[in-house]
Amino acid sequence: MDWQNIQFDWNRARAFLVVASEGSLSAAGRALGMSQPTLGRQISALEVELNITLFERVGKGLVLTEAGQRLHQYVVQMADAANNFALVAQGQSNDIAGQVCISLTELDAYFRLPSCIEQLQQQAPNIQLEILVSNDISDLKRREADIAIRYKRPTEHDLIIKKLGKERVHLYGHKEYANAFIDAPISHVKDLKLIGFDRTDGMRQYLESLGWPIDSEQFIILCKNQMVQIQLLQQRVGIAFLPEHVAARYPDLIPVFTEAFSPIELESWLVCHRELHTNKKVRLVFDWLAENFHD
Amino acid sequence: MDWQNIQFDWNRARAFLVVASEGSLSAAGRALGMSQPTLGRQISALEVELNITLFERVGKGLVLTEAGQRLHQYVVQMADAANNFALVAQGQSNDIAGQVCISLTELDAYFRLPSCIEQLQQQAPNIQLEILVSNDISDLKRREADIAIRYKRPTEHDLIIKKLGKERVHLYGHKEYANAFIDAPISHVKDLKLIGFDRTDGMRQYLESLGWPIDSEQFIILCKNQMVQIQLLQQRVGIAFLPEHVAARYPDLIPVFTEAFSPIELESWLVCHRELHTNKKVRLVFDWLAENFHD
DNA sequence: TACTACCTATTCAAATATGAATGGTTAACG
DNA sequence: CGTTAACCATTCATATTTGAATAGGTAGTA
Repeated sequence: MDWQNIQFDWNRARAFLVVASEGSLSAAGRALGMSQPTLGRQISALEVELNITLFERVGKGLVLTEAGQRLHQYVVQMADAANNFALVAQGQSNDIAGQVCISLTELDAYFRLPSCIEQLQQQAPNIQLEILVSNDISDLKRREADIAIRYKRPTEHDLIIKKLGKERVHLYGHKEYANAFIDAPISHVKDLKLIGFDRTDGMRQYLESLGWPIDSEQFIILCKNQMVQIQLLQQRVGIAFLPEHVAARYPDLIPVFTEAFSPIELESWLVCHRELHTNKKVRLVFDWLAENFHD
Repeated sequence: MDWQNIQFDWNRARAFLVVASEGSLSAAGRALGMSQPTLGRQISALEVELNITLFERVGKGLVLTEAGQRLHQYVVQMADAANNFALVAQGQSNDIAGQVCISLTELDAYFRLPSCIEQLQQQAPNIQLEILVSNDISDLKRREADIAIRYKRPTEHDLIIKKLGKERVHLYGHKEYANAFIDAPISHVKDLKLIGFDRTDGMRQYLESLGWPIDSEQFIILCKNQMVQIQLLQQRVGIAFLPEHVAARYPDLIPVFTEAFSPIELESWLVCHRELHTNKKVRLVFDWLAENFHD
């Protein structure tokens, strides 16, 4: 490596960047937490060092010369790298350490989290992640979890809420069982075998609210564990609700009543206690989930 | 733009880079023209600022920690940008100004230089380029040119010489004229109409040295101007030598005697006076040609 | 073991960079 | 035209950064 070309004062490059972007020494000073004379001197020093006039001093503010414009892109690149440096450094920081507990649904914990968790490990190797599989919003209130991913928008005021995405939930069954129901009319609903969550299942209520002729005896199996539900579906036992992204992973599962039933649209929410959000490590995981928790 | 993340001391990032690369504070100090204590303090300060241990102090030298390794790539990116910044700045510098005269062959001046000259204008807008079309090596000695591109390796000692590339020269003619000669045997040479450079043409000498039965009356046209030669070829007047890269631009020109005659291999050389090479602007153009003067 | 050739950390005086204060300039506006 | 609210350059005391010198550690080698 040739160190000749990087021996100039990098802080002056930073000054150049910010002054160019802000348009004045004073504004740059405010943006950077330094004084206007300091920025002015750094710019002057850089101009002397390079023997290039970087800025035209016009009445109010400074404006890039042609040479300055040509050079600007490179300090932008430097700043991009510096920005990433700082971001990653934050994660590596020794005081970003300890446990962070995320509460999420069984399906998210199984299908979505694992694939992107390595990235977080890289970003913040000192954080120990605890995964709490639960649908219960009260996890946060009871401080059993620091962060939760939920599919109902929480109404509490002391929570920080960020919308993550949308997903569609539909009825699925194994193709060998569900073939007859693919485009079936509503009247055929009564022949269905259903897999539900529990006795007070929202599934039944929802279907009844649509005016579907459901008989509670059609629920041949109740099981809160959705992975088990999926296994039952695979065994051609009946049909159940599944998010599209999950069903897509099982080629043998097909949607039913595609004509009569339109998928339920759910929004996913990232939730966190307001005070916890001032906690560095929680904040980092929160921001990281907001950024990276997709399919 | 969020300036929060670039407020750290960029010079410390530079120190981090060089120490990581050199493996010790002392070596980094030498590489960077700073003292070992300074580098040591900058590294320490960065470690405190980020709250990350970047280096493990082992007996002889420093070695990156895991966190340091993760961060290293970003300072490398910063340094790349800084390097480009300095390079371009050198070109923009006010004292890189004035004329630089390049002597090159007609074909290079016509086919190769124009396409890449805009880039040089960007790199060093204050340099005024003079293009001298000539084959004469003595241009440099007479100081008529600062830099020359030649196809014979100069032997003088006071010249700086850098090999640029290779090219192949072959005999070409218009396809409607040269059709019969494509794979013709040597015996057919006597039927050729040739376009040569001048009476003392190396072309004839070269062909004769190969044992080809050339009659000087076959040279129906002599012309030193190669662009005119090309026009004559296009008019189906005869055949002439051309570099492959030039012939490739004229779809109607085809090589002849492809069996009997193997292309002449020429090496191209970038040449410059030794003393001129200490001149900033000449050095810049020289280096730039060495880098960018290809097809 | 002693020698050499590296390295790092610390000290302290000197060099450099910094910010608050100030004065002067420019542009926009009633 | 005068006012206002920006801006830049300069000054000067202060704070920080720097390098030479030095002390002390480590690894390889005869």
